[in-house]
Parts: sequence; structure tokens; C-alpha cells
Amino acid sequence: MKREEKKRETVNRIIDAALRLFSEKGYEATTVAEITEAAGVAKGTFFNYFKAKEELLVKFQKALFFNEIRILNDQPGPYAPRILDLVKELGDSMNDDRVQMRLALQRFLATSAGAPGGHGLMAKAESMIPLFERGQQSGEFAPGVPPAVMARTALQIYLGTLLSWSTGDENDSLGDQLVLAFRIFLKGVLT
Amino acid sequence: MKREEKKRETVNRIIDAALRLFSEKGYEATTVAEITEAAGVAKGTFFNYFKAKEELLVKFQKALFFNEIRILNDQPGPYAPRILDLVKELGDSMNDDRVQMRLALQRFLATSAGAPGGHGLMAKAESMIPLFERGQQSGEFAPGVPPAVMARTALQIYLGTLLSWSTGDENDSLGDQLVLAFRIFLKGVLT
Amino acid sequence: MKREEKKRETVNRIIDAALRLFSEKGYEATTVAEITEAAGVAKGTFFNYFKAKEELLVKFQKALFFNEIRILNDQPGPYAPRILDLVKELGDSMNDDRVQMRLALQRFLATSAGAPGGHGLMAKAESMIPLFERGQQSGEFAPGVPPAVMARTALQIYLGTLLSWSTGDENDSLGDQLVLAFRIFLKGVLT
Amino acid sequence: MKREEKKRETVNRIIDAALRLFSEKGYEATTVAEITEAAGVAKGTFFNYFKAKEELLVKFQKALFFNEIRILNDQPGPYAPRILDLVKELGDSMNDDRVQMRLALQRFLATSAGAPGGHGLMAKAESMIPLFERGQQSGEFAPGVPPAVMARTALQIYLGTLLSWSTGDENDSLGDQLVLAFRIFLKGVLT
DNA sequence: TATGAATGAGTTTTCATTCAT
DNA sequence: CATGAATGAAAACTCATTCAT
Repeated sequence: MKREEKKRETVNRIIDAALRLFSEKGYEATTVAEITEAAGVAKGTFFNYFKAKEELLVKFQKALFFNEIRILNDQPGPYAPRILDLVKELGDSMNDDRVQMRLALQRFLATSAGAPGGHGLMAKAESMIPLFERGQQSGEFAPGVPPAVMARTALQIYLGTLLSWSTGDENDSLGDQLVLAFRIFLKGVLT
Repeated sequence: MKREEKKRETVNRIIDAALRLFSEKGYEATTVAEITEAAGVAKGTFFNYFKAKEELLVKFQKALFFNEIRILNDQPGPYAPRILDLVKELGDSMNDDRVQMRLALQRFLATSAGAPGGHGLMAKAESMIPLFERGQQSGEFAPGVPPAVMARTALQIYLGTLLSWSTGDENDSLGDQLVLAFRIFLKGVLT
Repeated sequence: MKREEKKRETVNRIIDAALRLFSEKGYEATTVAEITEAAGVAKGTFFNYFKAKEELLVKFQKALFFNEIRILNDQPGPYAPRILDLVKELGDSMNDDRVQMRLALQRFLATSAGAPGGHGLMAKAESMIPLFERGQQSGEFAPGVPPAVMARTALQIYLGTLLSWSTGDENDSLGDQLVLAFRIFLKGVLT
Repeated sequence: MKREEKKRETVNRIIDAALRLFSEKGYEATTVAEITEAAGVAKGTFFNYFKAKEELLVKFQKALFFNEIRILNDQPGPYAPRILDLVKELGDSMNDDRVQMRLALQRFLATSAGAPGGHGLMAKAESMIPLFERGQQSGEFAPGVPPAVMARTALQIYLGTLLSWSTGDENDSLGDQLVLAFRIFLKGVLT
């Protein structure tokens, strides 16, 4: 028992230190020595738990941004309250991982280029278009704005809020910030 | 004459290659050898123009995000069309620097932490609060939303659009995207 | 225990190799690769113990030449036997550091120029003048030679012996050589 | 005429700059760029006059130390005045080349080791032994000191004076310094 | 299992040298 | 000839990773 706890404790200390340093200085600029020093263990200990430095990254590569947007598509409107619920839920689920979010955004920016044939963002936006189309047809959303623009703008607001929140250091809640931003957005697109 | 031109050409080739590689793989992950190979010059040539690899970064550290937001504060309303004009202008001015924008966002994320006493983003948002306050007092903006929330949301939309645009590869215009997003935002906050 | 010993052993091997190579080829002409190869360790090991090649130099910058000449000044004559004792002692104390001496002389020559306001040598000579003055007043030293000349000549003999000894490879003793040379010197200045 | 003069002038400027820098920082630590900059010419100009940086060194490798000691051996005594004359002459002949002397000593120290089978110094000393032997037999030099010790001490005084003088910056004459030092030496070995 | 000394491939940086202008 | 931009071999230095203790 004691043994197991100690091990987990050590792993956690390493992960925490790595996460913080990665998000502060970037993955490449952070050395294993820095991580282990910050974690208070020897350099070799790192490799007892991770085969390579890169393995740590995988641990942090959750599908952090867009967990369950698709659920919105499966049901009929009205969508506005459901969107608010969703972003609130998404935000709350990520609320403890500010540094992890910053790291994820860094990695996203550092790898999004060179990916030929369109990257994840536009695909995400496109997947939301049907929702706004149906909302428009049902009279919930204003007819003047193309659904594709609505979808893309929603995505931009979402990302901008993540970015802003992840680089802040106040005790604000990501869920709340998302709700406030999306209330304005929804007022802008509702009829 | 010819000599000078060749020189400038060489520097430009190095800068272009570096900028592209930095934004694609990140600064640290890009080696000088890769840069010079991409630029079609010898490794040593790099150091004829830059004392160190890091010196290149400085070249790319323009105040890329927020050039002239403050101009909005100096004049009386209505603000909505002026905001649209401003973001259009900002977007158009940065329209040729997609990779530079991506790099700037990377650096911003990689250095925004650890900066004690609040970083630039929140300060930026706060500097816009008076504008929305006055717009609210003059009846242009809806009374239900706190000016601070409006300001922060505007910033989030702005950043989110930069992020989305900088990672895309279509021939879309940043200015146009900003205008579309801010039209929705303004509809959401106007009375 | 064993660990510590090995470590010290490694450092010593590096230092010895470096010292020898530096004194044979000069500091600049010696590469870290040569040092580590001569020491039988990997290149990286060098930098585990020294932040930079230059740091090694500091290790060798003992005040090798003139440790305690001033002790002669504090007591009354006769000085001749005390001078012999001193140079013998000085020579014996440096007897194991032939290469280090050669290196020190190299560095001295390579840095003694450009030092504005007179360098260490003349100051050293001047510090010995009072000794010869007092020796002259007490009748121990011949009156015909200015004390400043005696002091400077003593210094020259001292340096010349160091130089000659440091570049030789016989099993001769520095202390003995100094004594032999200074006996002649003293015979030349005694009344 | 003008052309020839200009060329010689350029070469001289390069040589002077190189000599000064070499003696101040050592040969290896001095770059061609530094030399040409100090000489006020372009880097390429250097290689119009010297095939390689190393070629400059050859220019400075005069047999600076011991030009004509052997002349002393060919004639009968008394030697004392002739020794004084010789060192005076030697000193005067080198009096304009303080930096060159410093450089020569540097090179001597940096190359004297590793030379198997005895280096030049001891050979030089040995070549003077017969002189002191004959001087002893003729009653000129004291019988108590072995001729080999006399020879070596003379050499040490000679070298020490060169070293001291070459690192000084006063307007003293090398010839005079040698004479003063050797007067004391001779008093120490004369009967 | 924890440690940290040793390793060496890979990176940055220097600089003598070449050569087109 | 003078120039200085370009070159690339060689040097200094970094750091993930291994492994004996």
C-alpha cells in the first residue's frame, strides 16, 4: 500500500512539474533535468516511469477542445439553451487544467500547419453547420447570416475564450466565461 | 548594386525559411541547418546575418496583435461601425503574415505564463471597458451586459479569429473573417 | 563511496589531460575532444564537470609565481640565507607542477600586454626594493649596485629559472636550480 | 612607384596589426578578421598577401633568442667583458621588437614540450660550458662553481631578462638591462 | 527502485578560406 | 588588386537516454 502510494505520488509530482514547465516554456525548451529537479527526484527516476520524454506528451494529449459537440446535432431545437449547457459543461470539465489547456493550444499551433488537406478546425466548424441550418429553418436563428458563418464564429469564440482563459491567472471559471461569451453570441444570431 | 541586392535576397530567403519553419514546427524544434537548407545557403551564412539563432526571433516580435485599439476611445459614438472598420483594417494589415501570426501566438502562449502581476491580455480588455461604458450610456449598447464582459468577449472573438485564421490555409481574408464575427458580436450587444 | 571515488578519478583524469595538453599546445589549440580522448572519457563528460572549456583555465590560475616573497621584508638581515631558503621552499612547493608552470607562463605572456598602468612584474620587483635597501644599509649587500637593479635582477633570475625548468624534461629539482642560480646572484651582490 | 609603396604599406599594416594582436592574445585566439579590421583592410586582402594565416607566423620566427653566442667560444679569455659586449649587442639588436619577443617566448613555451630528446635550451646551455671551463682554467672564473651551473645560470638570467623586458612597457633598453643583470652575474662567478 | 555519472548523437557557433564582383 | 558574401569543416556545447551502483 505504502509502496504503491509513494510510486503514484512520484509519478504525479513528475507529471505536475512537466505540465507546468511545458506550458510555461514549451515542450522542446523544457529539459528532463528541469522536470526532475522541479519534481524533486533524480533524473533516472523519470525513465523508470516514462520510456521517453515524448511519452509524457501523450499523457497530455486528451481530446481537450471538442469533446461532445456532436450531441447537439442529434436532437431537435431549440438549440440556444442546449448550446449554453454544453459550453458550460465543457468549460467546467476543463476547469482544473489551465496549464494543460495552454499546452494543448501550443501543440495545436505548432502542429496545425503543414497538415495538408485541411486541419481539424475547419472540419469542426463544418460539422456544426447542420445544427445552425436546422435552427435557421425552425426560425430559431436569424436568416440573414449563413450557417457556415455562424458555425465558424461559434468556434472562434470558443477558441478565443479558451486562449484567453488559459493564459490568465485569476480565479475565474472557464464555464462561466464561455457562458457569458456565448450569451452574447446567441443574442447576435437569434431571431 | 548587384552585391547589395544579392545580400538582401539572401537575408530574405533565410528569414522566410525560418519564419515558415518556426511556425510549422516551433522555434526550438527548428534547427539552423534546416533553415539554411530550406533557404538554399550554407550553414555559416546564417551567422553572417544573425549573431545567434535567437536573434531571428526578435525580428518576428512585432506588436502583432493590437496595433491601434485605443483610437476607438478618443471619439464619441456610435461605436459599432467604427469597431467594424477597425477590425477590418487590423485584419487587412496582417493579412500577409499568416505564418508570422501563428508564430506570434505560439510565442505568446509559451511566454504568457509566469509573468507575474497579470499579463497583457487582461490589460487589453480593461482598456476597452470605457468604450463600452460610454456606448452603454449613450444607449448604443444593451444595458443588460456589463461593459467588462463585452470588452472581454470582444477580445476573445478577436483572438479566436486570429487563431482560427492563422491555422487555416484557405485563401480567406482575415479582415473579412473579423468583420463577419464582429457583426454577430455587435448584434449581440447592440440595443 | 565507490561512486564518489570514480567521480573524483574522472575529474582528475580530465584535469591532468587538459593540463598536459594545454601546456604542450596552448589553451586555444587544444580541443575538448582531445582532452576527453586523452582522459579516456566521452566528450559530454567534460561538460558534466565544467560548464565550459574556459572554466578549466580558472582552475589553473593559481598565484603560481610569487607566493610569499613579502615575508622577507618583515625581519632584519642577514638576508642572503633567508633568500636561499625562500627560493628553495618556493621551488620545492612547485616541483610537481612542471606543466602547470609552463601553462602559467604562457598565460602570463598572453595576457600581460595591454594591461594599462604597469603589470604585475614590475610591481613585484618594486616590492623587493626595500629589502635590498636595508641589506645595503646594514652592509650586507654591495653599495655599488642600486637596490632597484638588484631587485629586478633577482626577479629576472627567478623567472628565467622557472622558464628554463618548466620547459625541461630532466629529473632536476626546481628548488635546487633556484638555489644554484641564487648562490651566484648573491655572490654577485654581497659585499 | 606609388603602387609599390601602397602595397608595401598595406603589407606592413597587416603585419603590424597581426604582431600586436598575436602577442596580446596569442596566435590561435586572434582571428584574421580582427587582424584585417585592425589593419583597416578587407578580409580578402589578407589572403592576397599571405597564403594562409599560418604564413604570418613564419615571418615572425626569427632566431630571436640566440644569434651569435658561439663567437665567444672561438677566442681566448678574458671572457667577462666580451660577455657584456655580447649581451649588450644582442639586446640592442632586439630592442625594437618587444611584441615580437613576447610572441617568440609564447611560441617557445607552447612548442617546447613534447619535443623528445631534449629541447633547444639545454643544448644552448651545454654549448656554453666549454667557455666557462676555459675561463675557470685560466683563473678568470671562480673554481667553486661547476661550469655547467654557470652556463645554465647565464641562460636563465638571459631568458628571465627577455621575459621581464618583453612584458614591460617602460622605455627601458633591453641591452642595458642585460648588462646590469650580467654584471651581477659576472661578479658572482669571477674570482 | 532510486540514483546520477557517463555517453554520444545532434545542435549551435566559429572562422579560415574562396571567389564573383 | 580590393572587397566582403558565401562556404563548410571543425569546434564548443546540449541533453535525452543508459546503466552500474
